[in-house]
Amino acid sequence: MGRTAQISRATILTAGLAIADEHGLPAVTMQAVARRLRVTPMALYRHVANKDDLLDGLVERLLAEVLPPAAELPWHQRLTTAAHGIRATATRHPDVFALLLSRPVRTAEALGVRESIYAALREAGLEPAQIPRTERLLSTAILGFAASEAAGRFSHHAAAVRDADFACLLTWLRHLIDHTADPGCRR
Amino acid sequence: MGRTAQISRATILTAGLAIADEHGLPAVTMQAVARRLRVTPMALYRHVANKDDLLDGLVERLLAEVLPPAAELPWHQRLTTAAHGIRATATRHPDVFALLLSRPVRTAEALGVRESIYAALREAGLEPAQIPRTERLLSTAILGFAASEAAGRFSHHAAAVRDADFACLLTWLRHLIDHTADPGCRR
DNA sequence: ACCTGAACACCGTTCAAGT
DNA sequence: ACCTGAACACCGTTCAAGT
Repeated sequence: MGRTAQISRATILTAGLAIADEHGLPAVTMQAVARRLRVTPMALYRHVANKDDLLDGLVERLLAEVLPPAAELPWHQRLTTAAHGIRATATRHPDVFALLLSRPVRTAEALGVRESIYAALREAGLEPAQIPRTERLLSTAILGFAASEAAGRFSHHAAAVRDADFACLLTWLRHLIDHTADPGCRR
Repeated sequence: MGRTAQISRATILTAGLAIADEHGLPAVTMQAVARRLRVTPMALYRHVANKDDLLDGLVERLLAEVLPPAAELPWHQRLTTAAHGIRATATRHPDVFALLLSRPVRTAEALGVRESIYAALREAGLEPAQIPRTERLLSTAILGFAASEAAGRFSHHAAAVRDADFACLLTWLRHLIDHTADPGCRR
């Protein structure tokens, strides 16, 4: 009995992510992942339910990469740090990032990111009733930008233009938060 | 010589879109499309270069569905009408809409939509230098929201909440345009 | 417990052949 | 000109078998 396992869920996800980054999502097949691990395709099924489960695991990996920003920073810096982290992850793993938009994720990491945004918006002085909606608007805007850029929808623009666009987006989001927080300002 | 063609690119795309809407994107296989048209899979290759070309065609179909708003409306109504049209298309064809984010499209329809947004922003009084960037911010925000909703990222919220979120997004975008247009306001 | 070999139904795509 | 039949390499997944 070969008691010492040769592969694990972790090594499978690492191999799958590497293949996706190097050769694109279509190249992530059970056979290709197995080949990289020097194992038969059927060996994967002991550690992963099926291919869909493997792809879900890749998305989890991406979310785990986005580290929560340091808690001692002021709220607006925490938000911009998180936004830059998401954008960086998208450019590092463009193919898998596209999956993120089509698969709603419910892992602890994903909920943690959301919770940290809630905390920042609370500090910003938003009414509790406005917080969830504002969080949704912020994250769709950031996710939409990062996904579009990763998919190459802006590839005809120079990197400097895209950087400026992103900075502009963040400024604009900051205005939105301030505007929502300002009690003297009717919406 | 069977001179009268039984199928065409148009009938193939119609069949493919119907399959995607009814059974999801993975169900769109060459064999399934052919079966629906009562034809051999190999017959498709005379009208479509390959499967990738077929998928590109589905995205074109979606863009063609988003009709340009009536030109006599005021600019802000033209923008909100276009936004609602995009959202409606996303909910009608959620699976194919996800493709739109991962495949940059360069058809005449896509360029036409962009041009009409440029025209609206010109009327809104934006400086020419601000127009392309603002257009990019608007469309990523709208596209991001529509894609997230279509993918079910908000499915835990009632439709009324999502409608209100979308209305909120549009108001907010309107603020952004006014703010950018206001010459007395430094950015 | 973990991995393999053989097998199945399905996939995209090609090529030569039919009408 | 348009479609078909036969064929190929590849895919995800199953099951029984090996250690």
